[in-house]
Amino acid sequence: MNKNQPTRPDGTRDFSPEVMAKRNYILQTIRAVYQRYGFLPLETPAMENLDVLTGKYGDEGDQLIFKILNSGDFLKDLPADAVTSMGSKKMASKIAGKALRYDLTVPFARYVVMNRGTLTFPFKRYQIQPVWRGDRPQKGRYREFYQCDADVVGTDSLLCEAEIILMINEVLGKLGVQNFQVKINHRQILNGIAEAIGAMDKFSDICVGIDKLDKIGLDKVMQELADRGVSGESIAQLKPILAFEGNLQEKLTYLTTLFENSPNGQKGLADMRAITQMLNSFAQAKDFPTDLHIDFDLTLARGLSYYTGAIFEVKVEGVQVGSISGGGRYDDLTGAFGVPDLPGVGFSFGIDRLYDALEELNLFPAEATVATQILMIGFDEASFAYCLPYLYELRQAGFATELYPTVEKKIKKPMSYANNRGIPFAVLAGSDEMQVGEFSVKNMLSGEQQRVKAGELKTFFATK
RNA sequence: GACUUUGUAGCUCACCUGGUUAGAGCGCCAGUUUGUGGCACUGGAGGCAGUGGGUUCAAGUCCCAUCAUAGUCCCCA
Repeated sequence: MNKNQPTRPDGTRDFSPEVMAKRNYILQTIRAVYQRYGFLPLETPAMENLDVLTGKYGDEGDQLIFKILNSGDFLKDLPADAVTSMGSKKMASKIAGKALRYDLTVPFARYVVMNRGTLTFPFKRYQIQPVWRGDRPQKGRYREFYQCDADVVGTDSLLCEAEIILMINEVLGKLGVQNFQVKINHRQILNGIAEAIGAMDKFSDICVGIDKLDKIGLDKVMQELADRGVSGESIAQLKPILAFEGNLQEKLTYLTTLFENSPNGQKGLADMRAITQMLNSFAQAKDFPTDLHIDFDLTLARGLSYYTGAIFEVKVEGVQVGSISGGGRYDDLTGAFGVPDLPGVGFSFGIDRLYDALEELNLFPAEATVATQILMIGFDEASFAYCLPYLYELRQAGFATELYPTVEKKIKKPMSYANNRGIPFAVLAGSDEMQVGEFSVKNMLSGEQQRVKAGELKTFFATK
């Protein structure tokens, strides 16, 4: 093995042309839907000032932020004994003033705060960019990965929630995904449950616990909750709630009685009803899908984080990948930057997982991968030059066309090139063709070859 | 932060309990075909076995360290 073989950092990937074609297909689909719902594109820099990011993701999150060493002599303002006197955390802030973004939400919040004077609210933006996290890579988890966020800030209208459900359906519909579930729940319903079982003080523990339900099973969740100090009585009451089966209506009815004394829970139920009512009105439209794949899931919790209202997660059935999309409503996007009371709601597609799901379901269309359509080949210097004007014209006519860039003694070389690249047509020119102003056009798939007048190349390919 | 897996040709991998010049398939190059790819056949190039130590008469094979790798836990997308 070559001792100097270069490598990539752990947890990063190269995207080959074949993979990029498929990724772009996904991205274009998502982008088109976002835009049709009135979301505007936004990009923010890969790096942010470190203090913008720290403290927003908890202690664990802070450790996973990639910090960028100051340029120049980054040690010059540090005391000689800095390593022992300051500790790594304080020292990091002295020698690294910038860091790679950890998600798209915090940079977005920063952007909103900086531009709050000029933005028109409600502000709807989408943002598709990579983010970086310094944790151990695992299956489907990378240190550099893309997020595709769409958020609305500056309104608490539940229309946003309803539209998110529609957007998810449209994206997956266009991508050809048939079997999926848009799981939806509400933080205040979870709140109400905690209240109803008399464990309000353990609310966040309960959320973290039941979030793992589908992963580790009911018994282990119960065990974990006990370990986290939830009383046995509360756990006993929680069990039938999590196990409750029924459709959306039945669940709402069940919870209504459960939440008799829980204002939080009642607010959550009211939101859920409003969202479903709006979707029912949408359904009056012609050609509206008969099924929005909604699954009101009381066990959906989405970890801790900043969600305060409705929460979403999307699962594709029949594939190994976890959830491919998630999101929710938050009361206060920008509070950490000194601008309180700016509510919003957003969601995000995990395109790496979406990619895996489409691959597994074999849903990528063949067109997503084609590249060059025509390869021109000149046998000698004169015919090479003879090709050039037609190369230009074929491209102008919209055909992805290349001329093999060198004159080869053996024609085998450019022919293999066409073959390996999967280029369907070879256009050959030598002295014979030049003399009569023609080209030999070879169909690389069938092997057929025919003469075509030079001036008729464009129309010839237009029918192919 | 903890643990585990793997590291041999450009790629995917063999080499059984340590024993001569480390193999295969694919790919690459050349030829059979001096203006025609795929298919077939023939030939060829390409390796100090991740790196550094140790044990041994002898190490790709055993031991230690180190680096890389991808997976599990935590957490998250």
